[in-house]
Amino acid sequence: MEGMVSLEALAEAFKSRGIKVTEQRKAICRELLQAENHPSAVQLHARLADHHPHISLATVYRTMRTLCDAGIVEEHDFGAGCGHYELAGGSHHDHLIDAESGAVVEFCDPEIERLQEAIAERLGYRLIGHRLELYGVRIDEIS
Amino acid sequence: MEGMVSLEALAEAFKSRGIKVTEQRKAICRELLQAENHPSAVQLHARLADHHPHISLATVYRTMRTLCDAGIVEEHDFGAGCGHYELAGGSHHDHLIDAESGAVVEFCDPEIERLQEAIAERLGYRLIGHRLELYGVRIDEIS
DNA sequence: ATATGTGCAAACGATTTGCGCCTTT
DNA sequence: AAAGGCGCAAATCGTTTGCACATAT
Repeated sequence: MEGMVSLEALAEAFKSRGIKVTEQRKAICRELLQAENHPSAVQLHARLADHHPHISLATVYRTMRTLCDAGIVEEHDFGAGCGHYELAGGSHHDHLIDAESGAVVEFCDPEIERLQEAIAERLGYRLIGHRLELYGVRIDEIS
Repeated sequence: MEGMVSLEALAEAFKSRGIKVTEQRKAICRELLQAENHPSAVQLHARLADHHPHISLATVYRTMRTLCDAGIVEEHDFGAGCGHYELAGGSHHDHLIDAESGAVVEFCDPEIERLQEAIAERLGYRLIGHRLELYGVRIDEIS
């Protein structure tokens, strides 16, 4: 269901936008591709450390910035004080954050999307973006 | 329609929670009461400078933290890199941010609130909070 | 060859904190 | 008098940037 599942596809996206395909960028993308969650720059840098101890944190930040600008990566905040990244190109979705574990669940609800546009219009605006985060606690099925 | 419109009411809220009523806190609250928007700590500190040049930025930050913890103030992010504050106690609402001017419009839509709870429940969570921000551009009525 | 990217360390902006003094309770 | 708050400067944290060298095109 995701748009870019391979390094090759990403490399193509890079070239088509004049972004050089370097070793560090490939390594960072590999990490993003296999990430189960939405890592921060620091987390990314730490995970990279195993196989690529020479990649600097500055490069991770610069790459995230470059790829966000190119629309290849999306940045989220989650109120954790630092940015969290994920490969874009997947289908649009919002996030529900488990208030206890910090786990992030993705979801998409067409009705809520429609409502948002309606609300913006009612206020005299054309919607160009939005941020929706739900914070919740698991309903213990066995309690 | 707001819950706390007077300094006196705020002072009472302070006392009931064991928060001392100091000059600086009163000055900060006065500023929040008459603010038309959601000021950041730095903005608040700047506005305070006229009549209270001795109030330090650290005190503004400490006060915001204390009052947020006490539920008297709410903090918002808006992706501007720094926190923005407003007195709580008013009715719940979300924000639409004018992407061009940065102006913030408050709104509340019961239907969207209901939908959020339904979505959380569907995912196995009980909703304890949320953040909804719409970003839009004004629809020029004369275009 | 040229433009771009990278590592390092220093710079940054927002926010927090240690400490000695001051004010509310 | 005791507890808590304040101002100041220094510290911290996430992120950015200047510079000299390295690499992709």
